[in-house]
Amino acid sequence: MVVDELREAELDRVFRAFADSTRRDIVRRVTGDGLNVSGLARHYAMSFAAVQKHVAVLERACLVTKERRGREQLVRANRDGLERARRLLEEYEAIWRQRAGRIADILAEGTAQGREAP
Amino acid sequence: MVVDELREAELDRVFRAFADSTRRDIVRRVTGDGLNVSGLARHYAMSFAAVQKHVAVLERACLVTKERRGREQLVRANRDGLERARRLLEEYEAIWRQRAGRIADILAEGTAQGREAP
DNA sequence: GTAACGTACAACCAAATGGTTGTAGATGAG
DNA sequence: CTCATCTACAACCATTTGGTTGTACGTTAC
Repeated sequence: MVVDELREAELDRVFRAFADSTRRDIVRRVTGDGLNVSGLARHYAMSFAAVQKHVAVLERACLVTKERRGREQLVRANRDGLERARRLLEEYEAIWRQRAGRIADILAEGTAQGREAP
Repeated sequence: MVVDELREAELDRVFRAFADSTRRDIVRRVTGDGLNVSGLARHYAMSFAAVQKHVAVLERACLVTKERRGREQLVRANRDGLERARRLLEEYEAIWRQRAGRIADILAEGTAQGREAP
């Protein structure tokens, strides 16, 4: 199986973006109606610039989008990003199930043919 | 809603652990049979110590477990960790669906009562 | 017993991260 | 027009991260 570098880098960005409680909170806050950056910044005990950076990280990971609204910038959650991340984790669980299943099969075979104690 | 600091820190660790392609690969490799640390290290173009550190990060995030086997240390994937992370993402999607649904309702109301163009 | 193996851990380094302040450019309100 | 607001971005700083090498210690094989 060839490693898909692009996809890997994308996943790095998505998980990294989620690895910060402020950013997770931002995603929650901008889900639905959306908010401008200042509106977001008011909720956190940090500078406007810091919030701006967090939004930039989320944007690079395609978890939110920014849209100009006059002098404001409307930040909104991007559902596709969330879904992609979730699917990846489901994939890992699928691998787990598959391998765990294979082992169960092997054990079952062994039992059926009395190989567990030669 | 009170912020659950413990849980937040836990999520930080889980997502951070996943935010590295080597670590994601390690999780795949130790799903099922498990592998000792040297066995893992052979697959990567980096030092044994580096792989050891990656395993430590995964262990702190409860995504893998280590188990002594004589002089070796068997690394195995911990399904619970994976499942927890996936559920969290599903939760975010649920928030999305809920709010998106509410908006859809509001829009529907508006249309029904002719509020969209006063 | 000794040599080879598998692991643990410390010390170090470059680069990335998460925060700050400060400056400057657009846009909207009065 | 002028002023307040919203945003963008650079420069800086402390800490964390992801990697290295080197050393030490328990276990297994011969």
